[in-house]
Amino acid sequence: MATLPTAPDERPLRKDAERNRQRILDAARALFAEEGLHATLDAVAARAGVGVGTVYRRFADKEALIDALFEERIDEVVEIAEAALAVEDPWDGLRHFFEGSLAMHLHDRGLKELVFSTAHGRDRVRDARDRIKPVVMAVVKRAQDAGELRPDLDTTDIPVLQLMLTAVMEYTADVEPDVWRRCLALVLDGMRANGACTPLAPPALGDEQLEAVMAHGLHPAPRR
Amino acid sequence: MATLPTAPDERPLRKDAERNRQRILDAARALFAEEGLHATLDAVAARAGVGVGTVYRRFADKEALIDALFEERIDEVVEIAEAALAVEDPWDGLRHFFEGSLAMHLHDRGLKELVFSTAHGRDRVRDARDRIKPVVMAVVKRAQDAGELRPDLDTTDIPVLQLMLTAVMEYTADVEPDVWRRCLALVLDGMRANGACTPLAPPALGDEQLEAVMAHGLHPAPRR
DNA sequence: CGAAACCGGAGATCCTTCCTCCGCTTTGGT
DNA sequence: ACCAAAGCGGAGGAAGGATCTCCGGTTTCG
Repeated sequence: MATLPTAPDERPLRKDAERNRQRILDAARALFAEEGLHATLDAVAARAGVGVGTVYRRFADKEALIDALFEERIDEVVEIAEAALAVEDPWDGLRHFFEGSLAMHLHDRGLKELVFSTAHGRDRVRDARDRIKPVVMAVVKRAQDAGELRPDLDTTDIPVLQLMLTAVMEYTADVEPDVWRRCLALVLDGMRANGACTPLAPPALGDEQLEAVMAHGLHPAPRR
Repeated sequence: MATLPTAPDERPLRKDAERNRQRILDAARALFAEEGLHATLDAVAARAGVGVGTVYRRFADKEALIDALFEERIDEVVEIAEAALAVEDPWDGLRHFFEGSLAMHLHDRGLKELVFSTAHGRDRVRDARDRIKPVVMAVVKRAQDAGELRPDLDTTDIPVLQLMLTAVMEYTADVEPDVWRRCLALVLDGMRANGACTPLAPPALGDEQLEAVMAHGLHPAPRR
């Protein structure tokens, strides 16, 4: 209960303790990626070849473990967005952004749950979203200015479309992990500016609305 | 323990019993539609203004209640597909099919869970799927023959696309229940046969694979 | 070598959800 | 009007999970 990883570093851990800490982190990373954030810490402990007690001695609770892990992961998402801006062709940049971030979600179920909910680590995730947003806006605007992306698409549509595609992945990953690419190709064709665009019916989500959608821990319980 | 609704009709229920049975059915219909199939029978009972015992006396278990309810609903889905075939313009027919079935899912969360899983009422659902399949195939083929729908789209893609769009609904329904229409419009544009179609990368799902995907069970995330 | 740090994992605690049980009430045939 | 059969409510048992604690025994390292 004393040695929280919150404090910078109070004192080096004993050798065995440090080794176990690392094992736990590795096991958790793998498990959360494979099964999502709802994997139990007991399972993490088992995979790490360690007792549950050891996990709880090192991390105050599940939240803390998740937090420690996803600091790294979340940065990667931001990097993908930035890389997309660096691609010369505006449309290719947009495509790369979708492909890149979706491929990440494919390999990491937990990441999806983190990004599309405020249930866990609200602050860290919110920060990351705030960092990504301007970059994505730039990617979108660039593609629209180049006349490649239909102009009636809003920035707030992007996360919604991604959410949509991760859903396909979630269902199909175990059966045929690549079908989401079919859907992506189709969606991208729909995003392309070509003569015959059906007008996008209701107005796009506002920023706060998007926030609310993402915050959706899903399955609200109490009415009244 | 004697009067199971399994037997066709052994003897009319007492007046109060029949009244309660109806109340239970109504409450369950509403609750499952609003919250999905995971609503508890205790909640159904509460909503019906009845004790849990009464529910269990009338329906062997949750499964039986769901079964009794969705016999009606599932037929509606089939009807929508058939109505789509009746529309003169092939493309409009396809569009109507998407709009109609998706709108249904919007108003009934439980229905989505029933259709996209084999967890509940496997037989009845499977039957319905078998009835819908040829109709959908016809709708698709007609639109392709008319040169309106891109030819590299497979029948098995349709449920996947629907699944994808229901996911959007699931997340956005509480915030802005109509944004899914934006996504649908975009997806439909992507399905349209126009000059610049990006080839659909991996081959479409086979029938058994689709079956496996639908069987997935899956309640996306744990709440909390 | 011995004290402080650490370990394992059984199991206490706390949820939920499904369903049963039984004492009391209502119905409807005579 | 009566009363047996049918029905009713809802407390609470059973089962399943997840989170986290506790403590006797082991390891590390000065």
